[in-house]
Amino acid sequence: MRITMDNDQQLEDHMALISELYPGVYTQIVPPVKESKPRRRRKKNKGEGGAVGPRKRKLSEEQVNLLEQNFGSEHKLESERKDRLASELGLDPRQVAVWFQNRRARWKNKKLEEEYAKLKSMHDGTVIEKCRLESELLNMKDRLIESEKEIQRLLERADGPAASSNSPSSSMSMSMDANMDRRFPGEFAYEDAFYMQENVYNVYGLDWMNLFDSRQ
Amino acid sequence: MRITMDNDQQLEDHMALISELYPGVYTQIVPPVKESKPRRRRKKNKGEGGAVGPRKRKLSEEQVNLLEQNFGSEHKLESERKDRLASELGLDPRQVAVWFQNRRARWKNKKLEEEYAKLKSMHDGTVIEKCRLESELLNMKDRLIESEKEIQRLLERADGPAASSNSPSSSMSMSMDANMDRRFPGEFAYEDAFYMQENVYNVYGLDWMNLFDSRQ
DNA sequence: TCAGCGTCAGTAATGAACTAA
DNA sequence: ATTAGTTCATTACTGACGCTG
Repeated sequence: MRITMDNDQQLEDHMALISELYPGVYTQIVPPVKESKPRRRRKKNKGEGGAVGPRKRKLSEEQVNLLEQNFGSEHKLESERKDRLASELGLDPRQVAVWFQNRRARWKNKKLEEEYAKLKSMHDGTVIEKCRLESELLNMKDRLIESEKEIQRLLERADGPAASSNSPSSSMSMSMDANMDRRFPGEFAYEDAFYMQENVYNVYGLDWMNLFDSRQ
Repeated sequence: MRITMDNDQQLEDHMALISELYPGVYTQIVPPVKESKPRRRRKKNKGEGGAVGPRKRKLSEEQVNLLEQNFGSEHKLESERKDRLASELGLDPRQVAVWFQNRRARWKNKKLEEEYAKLKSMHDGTVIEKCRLESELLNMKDRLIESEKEIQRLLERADGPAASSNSPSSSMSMSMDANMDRRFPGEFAYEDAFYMQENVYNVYGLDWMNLFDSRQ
């Protein structure tokens, strides 16, 4: 039995008592990477907030720079550094903490992508190697069969003189039927090449996953 | 002043309290996994938010259910469906759109993780296969060498009677020096086993990446 | 046990740049 | 060019855990 709540949407109001100390710290119009480009107009407002004053929005470029720099030297954030940074940037310590938190999350995802790409190329390499080995092995097997046949011939030829087999290595000669499933004898038989197809993505590219097709 | 805000539901009230007291009401998307025991209070929203009115986090369970259901059948959202959903859920169409956007992003990340795990286990399998092939190949090579030696022995023994080699398969016998880099003759020599170590993560586990060590 | 702090995963919402119609 | 709809990157917040004193 749920606890009522159905129509929840907890409200907020009556919360306006607390601080409002940061009038215009945010919102530096930063034409960061690109300029020119027509400023896009957004529909603003949206029903809710009504008297929405100082929403969140955008740390300035230098703020981000400093934060980024700090993040680079250490992903963790001890409260000392946090407070120092906060006052240095004119931000709430809370914001600094949040920033680091989000940054870590972002970093993790990025790392994951990198790892994926790395693994993928490694895998591709391994698969190719494996194919090479397979065909080489086939080749070896054929050669071994030929060799064994040759031995048979020689033994038969030398039939009269000595019918007994006393060669030291003869003990290992015929145990190979088990793994002797040689297929056709063509050199470099790549019938296993389908391995290369298992999961063809672009790999090194930008969209090495077709992340927007399958549902669920 | 406030701009519209009509149709929405935000006029909820006193619900904020409930939401705090019964945090488990929402988010059944990820069933807690663990028994939550101690209920702890947190320091409440604090500053910054000041005049921020629209603090209406969390959609209700059924809202999420319906959204999720819709997302399951189709990740894209045409404005028709959007509007329908919006009114059905008592939400702003904008919110529905946002929800879908965020959902797509989340889905993408999840997919990436899945793909990584899949690829990883495939890779592990392939590496093992490759090792097997390598040792088998080594084994083959040794056998082949033995076999060739045997042939030599036989030929030498049959030295007196016929010194010429006329067997049909002799043409292929000695071209193997090239790829005959046999290492020590031990059976199943796994000196290549280091391949298994290339990138040892937990694979199927939860933390198959040590995502929180290296900086940068 | 309990309160406080830091961390994380999951969410909601915003803003910017891009893409078609 | 205007407009609506999208992705991407960000900012912020919530609830749950783990650790520590």
